[in-house]
Amino acid sequence: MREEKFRRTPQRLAIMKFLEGNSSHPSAEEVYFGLKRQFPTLSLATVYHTLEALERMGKIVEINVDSTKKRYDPAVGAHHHLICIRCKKIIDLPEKFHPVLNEEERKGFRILRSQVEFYGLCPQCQSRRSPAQKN
Amino acid sequence: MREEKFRRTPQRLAIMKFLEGNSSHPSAEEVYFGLKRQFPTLSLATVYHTLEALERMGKIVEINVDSTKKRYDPAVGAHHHLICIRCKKIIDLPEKFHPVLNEEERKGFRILRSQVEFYGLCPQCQSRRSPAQKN
DNA sequence: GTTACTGCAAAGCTTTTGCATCCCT
DNA sequence: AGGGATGCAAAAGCTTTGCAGTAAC
Repeated sequence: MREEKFRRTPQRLAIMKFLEGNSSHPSAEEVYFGLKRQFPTLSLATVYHTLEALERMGKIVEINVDSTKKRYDPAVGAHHHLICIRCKKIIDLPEKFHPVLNEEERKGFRILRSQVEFYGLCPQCQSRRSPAQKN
Repeated sequence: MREEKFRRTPQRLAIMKFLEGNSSHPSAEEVYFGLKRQFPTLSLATVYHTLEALERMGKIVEINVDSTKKRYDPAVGAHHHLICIRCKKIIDLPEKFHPVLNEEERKGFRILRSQVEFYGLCPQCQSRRSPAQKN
């Protein structure tokens, strides 16, 4: 139950600033390349360590949508997602639905949060024959 | 738009039988070890190839919940999930909610399906101090 | 007889880890 | 001064791919 120590190093401040208000749901690699220019010594290992720490502190949440890589969302409040199954673009939707399970449906689980996900094709991917981007 | 050729080999029939009605949402490795005993020559590569083919044919769907590995669901119809954030157990819930987005909320997407996910702790993980299982 | 499938090994990616050095507090 | 953080390289997982042999159709 001990509080976590968290040093505000230049790298971490840069990562936090990069994520703040960022709605692109970036992966670790995207955070890394997004900061690499202004921060040439930054290492991917540090990005991974920092993302993990921020997640433990509840500042960001991991999103499981792209099975090839983890993505992170700085919006930790309840909201929903609109996901393109092709390019893996993720768009935030305001919390509009509040699904609830009754006692029986809960199967003994302690529910912590719920989320609605809409899967489909974004405008760009609807009018595109070419193979999906790697994103 | 050409039809996919699909040969019904013994390996594939075994994998399909293993998945049929299976609600454990297995990973490729779980399918592999689940059949390895009765099918000693089966290879993991074949399991991966077959799962990919079954997915292309719409017989199974990939579930993105466990960020460390892909998992598959033979229930392709609309339904929801109850997910333990600790042991990554996934329980199917009947389709009870039918969230819909209006024109404006759709942001130009063509919606194909939606899904509600409930995250929480399963009965076993509520009463357990030890670190989460690898599942 | 074709051609898709199998299985092995190797390669590819993302993520994690060991460790010496560094530097925030 | 002390302990957490950094960054490099190596390792670990999961998944994909190349290829020769095999078998379904």
